[in-house]
Amino acid sequence: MKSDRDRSVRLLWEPPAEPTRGPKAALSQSRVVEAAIKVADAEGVEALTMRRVAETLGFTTMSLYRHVPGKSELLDLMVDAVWAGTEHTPKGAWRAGLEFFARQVWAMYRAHPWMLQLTSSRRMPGPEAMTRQDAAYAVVSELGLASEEIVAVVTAVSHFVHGVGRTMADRVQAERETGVSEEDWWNGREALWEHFTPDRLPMMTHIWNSGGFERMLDDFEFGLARVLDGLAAFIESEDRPLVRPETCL
Amino acid sequence: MKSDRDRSVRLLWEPPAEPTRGPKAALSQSRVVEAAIKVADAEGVEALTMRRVAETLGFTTMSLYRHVPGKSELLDLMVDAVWAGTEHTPKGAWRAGLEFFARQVWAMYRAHPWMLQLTSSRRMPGPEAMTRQDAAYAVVSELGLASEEIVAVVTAVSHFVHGVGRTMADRVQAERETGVSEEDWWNGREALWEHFTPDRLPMMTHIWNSGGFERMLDDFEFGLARVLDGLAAFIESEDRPLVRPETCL
DNA sequence: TAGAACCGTGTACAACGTACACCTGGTGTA
DNA sequence: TACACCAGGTGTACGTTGTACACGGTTCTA
Repeated sequence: MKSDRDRSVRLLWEPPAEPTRGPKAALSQSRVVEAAIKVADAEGVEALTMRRVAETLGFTTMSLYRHVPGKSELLDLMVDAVWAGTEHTPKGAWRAGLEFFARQVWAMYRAHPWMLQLTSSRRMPGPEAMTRQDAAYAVVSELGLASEEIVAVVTAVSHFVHGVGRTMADRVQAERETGVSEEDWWNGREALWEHFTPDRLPMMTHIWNSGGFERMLDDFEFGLARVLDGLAAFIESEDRPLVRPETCL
Repeated sequence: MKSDRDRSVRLLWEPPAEPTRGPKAALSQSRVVEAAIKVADAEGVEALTMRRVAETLGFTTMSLYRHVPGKSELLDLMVDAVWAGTEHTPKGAWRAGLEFFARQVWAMYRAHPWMLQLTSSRRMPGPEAMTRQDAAYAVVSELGLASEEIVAVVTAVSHFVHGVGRTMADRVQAERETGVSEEDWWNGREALWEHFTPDRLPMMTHIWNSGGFERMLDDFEFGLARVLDGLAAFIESEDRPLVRPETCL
């Protein structure tokens, strides 16, 4: 599971030419990556083993290593392949743009919840991911913000989507593993609810009794609107610290 | 690694009495949990193996299973033990209260980054975590919001802190694993930077050149202020959908 | 046509959680 | 006091993981 990260860079940013010698390859890197994505989609990242990927392709485990240096690099490639399936944020109004970006990322996480489990701060970013990131920066670049503020604004949105996404991904994973829906599972935890008494947890029992856990608002929609409102207040405020070394664009 | 969740409930909410028969136990559940937390703090959750915990305690691996049913339950106990070390949100103004809550959770995540890797939607909540959650709900309960809105407001803050936290936790983990700081590591990725050209990534190179990635704002402080601003706009708005079946308190 | 380059296979190893059988030491009951 | 029983701690063993390594077959180049 060790990984030479510069090898990942070459893998992602400088796809190698096809070899001229040797037998025709029955397998290819893209087929391996696609198969791995399918496995992760259907069975979760914890079921994503080299053996399992090879099995779905009808090859032996070790044959994968002819096309992918190791599992870590395979994960890098999967992540960038999924990013490739998202749309770039179009130029335009900052708020519409950030909302577009957030919804693209959200849709991506919903389609491939395992993406959220593959975010390490050292995972090598690929070109597809980076161009999307660049477009997101671009949409807030004409507001007279300092460049570190541009970064902070986009990052705030990302952190929020990331947070909601993880909760969603955890639920999806748990539902697949147990075969029981979130609601059914928690409803079955009578041994737990016995301890939810008004003296110990007054607010939770009150919210429960008034149905607040049944009529839940959409976490993503509610939160996104609040985050964008908060950013609007920041962007439109006049007393924003004006000590900005340079404005961007 | 399988787990009987009702057993976890009993473990967390109904700590068993000490047995009267048999030899005096040299080990205890709390010692196992404490040792496990120390291992996770120092070496990360990926180094948290039953063998490693036993080793630090000077016992054999299997001795742990006399005090803890399995690894999954040990994780449940670790999580609740860490929550026990945080302060309850005091009653008072909603904004100060939510900020207090966010900072408590943030401090907890900073001290124990592995907590963020143990959040599954089916992980059994313990009494310590739940009373903190209850106090957070309480602080927004006197604003005339519907109970599902109370949940949504607290959840929005949680998602944000969770998102920032994961990024931080990933960085801490990577720094421990590689022994190289985030900054040094990325600075060493020259093979990657070669591909960051203005034609491919115009905004990123511009932000880079104007120092926007060096003078980064504090993600937590910046984002928290925006989220609270956004929630304030929601709470104080007059045209908030008034079709609220019941208000809370 | 010889040889190099490349593809796919099979075997093997260390680390993981933990089931199971075992011995040992202490307590409650007869 | 005798003894049955129960709980604590140990040692062994199994299945699963990623992947190193050696091998044999295939196809293009010199």
